[in-house]
Amino acid sequence: MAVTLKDIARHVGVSVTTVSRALGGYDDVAETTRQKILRAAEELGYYPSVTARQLQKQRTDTIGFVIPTFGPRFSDPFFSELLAGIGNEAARHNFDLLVCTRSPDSPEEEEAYRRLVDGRRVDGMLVVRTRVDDPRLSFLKQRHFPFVAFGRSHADENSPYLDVDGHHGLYQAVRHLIDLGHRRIAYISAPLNLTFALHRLQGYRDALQEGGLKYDEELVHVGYLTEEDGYQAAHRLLALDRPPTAIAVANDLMALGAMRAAHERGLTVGRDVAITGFDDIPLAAHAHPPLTTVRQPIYEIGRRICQMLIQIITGEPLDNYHLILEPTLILRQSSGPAQ
Amino acid sequence: MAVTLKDIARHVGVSVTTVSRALGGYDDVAETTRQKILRAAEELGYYPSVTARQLQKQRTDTIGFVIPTFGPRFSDPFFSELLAGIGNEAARHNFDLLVCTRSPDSPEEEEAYRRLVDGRRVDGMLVVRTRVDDPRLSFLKQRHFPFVAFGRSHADENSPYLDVDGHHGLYQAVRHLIDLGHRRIAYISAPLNLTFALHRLQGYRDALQEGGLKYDEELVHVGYLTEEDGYQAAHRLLALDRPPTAIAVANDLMALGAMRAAHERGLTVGRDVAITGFDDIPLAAHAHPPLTTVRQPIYEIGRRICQMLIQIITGEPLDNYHLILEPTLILRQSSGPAQ
DNA sequence: CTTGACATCCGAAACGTTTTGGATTATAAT
DNA sequence: ATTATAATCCAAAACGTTTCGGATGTCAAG
Repeated sequence: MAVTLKDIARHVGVSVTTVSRALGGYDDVAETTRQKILRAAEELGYYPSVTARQLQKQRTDTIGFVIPTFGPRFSDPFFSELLAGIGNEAARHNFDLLVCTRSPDSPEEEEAYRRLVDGRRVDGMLVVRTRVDDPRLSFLKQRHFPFVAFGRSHADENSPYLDVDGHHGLYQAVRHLIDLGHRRIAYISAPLNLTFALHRLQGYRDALQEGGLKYDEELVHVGYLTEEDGYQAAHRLLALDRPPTAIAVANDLMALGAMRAAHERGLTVGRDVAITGFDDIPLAAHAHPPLTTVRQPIYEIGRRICQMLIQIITGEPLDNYHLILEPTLILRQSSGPAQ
Repeated sequence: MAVTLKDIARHVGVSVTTVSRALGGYDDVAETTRQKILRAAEELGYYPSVTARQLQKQRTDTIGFVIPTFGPRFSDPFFSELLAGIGNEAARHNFDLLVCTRSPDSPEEEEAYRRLVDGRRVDGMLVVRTRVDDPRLSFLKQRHFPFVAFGRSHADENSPYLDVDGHHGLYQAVRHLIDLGHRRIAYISAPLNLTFALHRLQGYRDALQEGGLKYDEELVHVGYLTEEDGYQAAHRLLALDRPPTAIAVANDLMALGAMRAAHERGLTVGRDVAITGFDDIPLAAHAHPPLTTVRQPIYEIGRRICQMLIQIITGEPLDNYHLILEPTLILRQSSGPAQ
């Protein structure tokens, strides 16, 4: 069906080896035959079989990425931006990207890893939303398979990661709320099996403590990072006998949900209640009112972890196996002084 | 490095053929040797090389998907949901998904298609956001390569697509606005090289005409489907001498931007100005106020086009090569009666 | 005229599978 | 005892590349 080296060889009257070497730019083929070969390749419309090459070279020039999706209706602007960063960086290095969508900690997720890694479908894996004691990381480490994680894990001092200092991020946000005079500050957390959730929660607690406020379990709720969960949690928080005057939230999507809940209760966000997010997805700047949030450079993160992985795969030395980025607090109108 | 059939063969003392057939479940291998082989495979940790299989079987069980991204900071909830639909359906059929991110109509996009198709990296392609006279479709048709498009194109009566009736969608939305008493209805369109933009625009025009309103160029602006563009367009529309009392928008993200512009001008959306979107991304229901929009089942669309493509690849008969889904108008609070 | 160097080419093996078309042996039927 | 049949097995080719280690021919230097 498709045109192969053999076809060109037959057409020109030369061996397959010579065709391969002519096309490969080796200098042990005469200029005139090279020309003939190039012309024939052009005429016949030759394009090398990537699969055959992969088999021969024993590498795929492909990186694998399993996106953790919660539920069927999955729509997270965070991931589309991360994916763009990863994809563009991969393309820059002529790497392809193999993507799967699986719900976290499911048998399907494990199966996907087996297939990509053990089936040698990819040269390296990108792991995101690391969990404490993450089975994906143990799997990869056990097989000595190249990977880079976005997010730290339990005992991972010998595996490469890039992470954002969520502790400091949330510390800044809560500190900011305290400076605004808030004394009753709630927190909507991410599920605590995610490592970043622990860091951010601790940042919240440390800021409270330093501000002389005491940690109150009643003021901490957990949501699965969706707008809907943020909405529900905020409703419950604002229905308390002594409701909080400020709510820090573990990500922007839930913060948008929290804002909606506040609106629904007739509160003006930024005046009656302060709300902060985390991520700075594009929508955050465009919320109503614009959302005060902790910015992490999502696109850049995608680019960087992809770059790190490719360096590991190609054997280039990595200047740093552990990167912690500092997030920055972005002040907007959703957080105002306490009444 | 990795364990191969040959390793098992050597270990058990049998030929590679027999190992392959034992593992493949053929019945021409004795039960006792099969057991020995299975045990050895287990012990040695055998997993077949996907690449070698692909080369031999001349298919990849992979489908390709090039996501059109505008600019580096790309973050579209639409695509993450579509991707989930595609990815899950692919997984259900044991297909992998190869994803690229390229800006539309760029040389890089063309290169990606050459690589995936001519390099036989994938068995079929999914094309989204079809354009009038789409070079991607001509490319695929010329090569007789399996593909399914989300969205119609110019002369594509012989190529499979799934589309949503954008004409009727926008017709419903504008009709709804007219019924609410609006007489000056603006429209924020998508770029007109996208086929769906044409359909929706025509739906807008036809609804106007049927309602006895005349089409006014001044009231139609074009945006690149981002929140920011919707924001800008709405600002310009609302700054007109005779501003519209209602704005229909070609997608939800721009509609959210339009809502923000209206708020900024001190208008209450749903009372002072009516706004409708298109898509019904999850965020639409959670906007403030909730967005009246035309719902297209994004996840389901991803699932369906993926399913169609796999049927084409595997040679199963397709009941219908052209599917038009009817979108439904979802009434929420962003659209109220004219003052 | 021989030798060595260089330019140009190619056969064969390898990558890890699957598949084709027998070969060999044991078993049952005549 | 012979023959047909079934049960097991396997060598080799194929998929489309790349690469190793020569082979061949030409030409200039000795």
